[in-house]
Amino acid sequence: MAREPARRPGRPRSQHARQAILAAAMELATAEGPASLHMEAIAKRAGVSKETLYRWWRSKTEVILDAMAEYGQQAVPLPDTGTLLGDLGEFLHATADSVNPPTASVLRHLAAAAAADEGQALQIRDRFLARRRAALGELLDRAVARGEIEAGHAVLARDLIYGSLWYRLIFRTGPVDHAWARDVAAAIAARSRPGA
Amino acid sequence: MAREPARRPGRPRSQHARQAILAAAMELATAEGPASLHMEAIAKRAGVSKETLYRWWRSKTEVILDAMAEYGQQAVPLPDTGTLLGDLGEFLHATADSVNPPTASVLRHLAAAAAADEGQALQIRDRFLARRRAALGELLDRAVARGEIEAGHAVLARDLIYGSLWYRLIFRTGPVDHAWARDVAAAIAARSRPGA
Amino acid sequence: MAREPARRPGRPRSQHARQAILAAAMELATAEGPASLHMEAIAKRAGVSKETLYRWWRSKTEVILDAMAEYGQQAVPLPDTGTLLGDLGEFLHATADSVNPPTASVLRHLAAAAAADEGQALQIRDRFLARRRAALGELLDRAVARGEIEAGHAVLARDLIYGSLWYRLIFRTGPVDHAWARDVAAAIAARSRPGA
Amino acid sequence: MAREPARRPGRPRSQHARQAILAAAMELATAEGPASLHMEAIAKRAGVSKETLYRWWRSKTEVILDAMAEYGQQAVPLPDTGTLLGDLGEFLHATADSVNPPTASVLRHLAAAAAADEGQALQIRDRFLARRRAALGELLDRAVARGEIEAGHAVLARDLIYGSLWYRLIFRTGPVDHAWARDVAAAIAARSRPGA
DNA sequence: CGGTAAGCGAGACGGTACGTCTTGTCTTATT
DNA sequence: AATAAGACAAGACGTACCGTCTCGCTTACCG
Repeated sequence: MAREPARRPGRPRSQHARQAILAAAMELATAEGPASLHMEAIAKRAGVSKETLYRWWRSKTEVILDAMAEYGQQAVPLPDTGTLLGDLGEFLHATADSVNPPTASVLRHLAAAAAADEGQALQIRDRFLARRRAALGELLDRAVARGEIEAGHAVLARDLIYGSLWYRLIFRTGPVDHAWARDVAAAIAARSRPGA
Repeated sequence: MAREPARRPGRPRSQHARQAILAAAMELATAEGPASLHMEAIAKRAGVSKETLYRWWRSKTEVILDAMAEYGQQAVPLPDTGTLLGDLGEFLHATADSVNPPTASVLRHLAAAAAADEGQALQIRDRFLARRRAALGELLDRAVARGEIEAGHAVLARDLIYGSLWYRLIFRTGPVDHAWARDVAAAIAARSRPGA
Repeated sequence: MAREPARRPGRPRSQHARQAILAAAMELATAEGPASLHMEAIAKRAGVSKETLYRWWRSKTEVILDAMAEYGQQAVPLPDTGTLLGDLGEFLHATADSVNPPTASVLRHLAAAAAADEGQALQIRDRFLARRRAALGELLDRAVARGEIEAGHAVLARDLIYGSLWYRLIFRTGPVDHAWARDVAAAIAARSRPGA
Repeated sequence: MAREPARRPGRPRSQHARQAILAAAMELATAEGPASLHMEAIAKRAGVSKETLYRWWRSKTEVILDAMAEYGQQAVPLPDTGTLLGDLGEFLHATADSVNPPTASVLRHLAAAAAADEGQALQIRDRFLARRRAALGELLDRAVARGEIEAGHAVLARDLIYGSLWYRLIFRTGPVDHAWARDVAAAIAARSRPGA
């Protein structure tokens, strides 16, 4: 028996406005200066009133998070090659691919918001990072199950891997490319006991 | 014959103002909200005019960098235990100690600035991160020299180690404490060939 | 032959909503700040949707005018003492009584609306002021008929009398009380030729 | 010994900005709709930041009052014809002349502000009306001194005279023209005892 | 007694002014 | 020349009210 969504009274929320806002946010986040991403600019570009914007999102971080959930759906696939090195290699390869310049721009916005405000940090951690950490966790858990690495190492590995990614993104200490993916995979998987 | 530094004409720069500004910046960076750190607030708390502030520093990031150079001189010592695991363990132990709450607050300011603006990212990387990366590099180079790890791994290790530190700081995915220091040291040194 | 009002199809207008709106408008007009009287506030207090409000009244001035017609029916009686001084004295005495603080608040709302917008000024003049001007005109016309004053003076007298009332109301140059009523009556009637 | 105005430290207030603001306010008050006179519009037209506007004036009423003090200096002269009728006639004649359409527009702004807010009413009364009331009071006092009218009547007369002016302005019950001036002068002076 | 049509509540929407805030520059007199 | 004091232009902030709109529900009548 289908449970209809219990239509609330009043004018329904405009999906058109919602889409326009998320699209505008992505465009602005991607665009030139990071200072060009204001609530006011989002509203203007989306052809929407500030009232509507603030009604549904309290901060630009929330808008970006929703926009990433909507548009950044480049689901990194979960490889299953049978070895941690193989799995990690493929996973990070795809991850590096997904960090193209526009996306990198958006990610830096998120990092800036997280660094500046604990509340937003938690939002970003739980609504954005969590999914990716979970995917990576899956690979590592399999390796643990196979006896390739220890459980404790698996937990830390996520911070090491994603940490190096964000570190390079934020401080420009190096590119997040295929070389990065290969080397990180090797470094993490090196602990494995191939013969075990 | 000593050549005095060619005393420039006019009123000399006030060292008192400089000190007051750096101190005010540290206090504000440490204090409550991250929003309380403005150029205006720094000037007010230092009892200095904004003019003076802008004359010598172009952004609050520069002020913070100078302030860290002045006050954050808790030089992490370079241990020499003979093994990478030992060296890393001590080094990261001391590093974790230096990331106390007030310092963490300042570091997050820097991360926010770096994420928001490429120019400031480069400044921070070259004026602040570089020194710490160099210290860590020293340890790793010694390990390379001893044949404990390969040179390529040593380069990446810095991003893995500091990446995990900043990642936890920014996104609050976990504490930067002694457990972190021990685990990271173990993870990085694990690749070493003890018997080699 | 009574012509019934040709009952229109559809749901008839809610008299309950109408009453609630007018009552809410009076309460708000009377209440604390003059800024508390918005269409939105009226709708909220009346438990009515803005749609309903705007369907029947185009502006808050129209609402107030209707509310005054409904509630402000403290009809100032038309005295007939035989002399202009006597008539005016009684009339203005009653008028002053009717200008109690809550009413004064409503009147100031009307004045503000009239001053700010010509269209509303005309509405207020024709729907609100006209009745009172007519009542006063009646007294004066009688005096003209008795030869106490000239016709030209009678016309101007209405502006002088009501002008002084509104002037005091708006600019707080003095109270609208019994002393005002007595003095104005005396000043206007002074021109009369008692013996004529 | 001249006491110099004790130059305050810091950048002196920009007289250019002040003039531009007052001029912009007059132009906007005069212009089309009364809704076009906002703080934001004044700032924009004056080429001034809102900050500057709010630094020196808390409300648009204060701006208008200053603008009228600056530009509306059409000093109505104090005639001295020897009789109240003569004096009043000339004074009100000049007064009616000064109430040209642009000025009328500004006056209605003041009336709307006064009616809507007691604080502003008092400001307007004391900073704007007072001067004109004083001028009129002078004429009437002379008439009292000559025995033409009684002192009590003189006080009320100001409310009657200016009241009828504002009443006509606000509610559009009639023009403020030479006929008005003549009739009001006659009505007020009629009480006088010419032979006394 | 079921269809038709307007009224109504709820509340989202685009628009726009509000008054505040921070930025980075400037203009003074003083040191 | 550097300073303090502080005014200035610029423009984003988040809030509030405006008047309009789009729903689903209600309340009458009329056939």
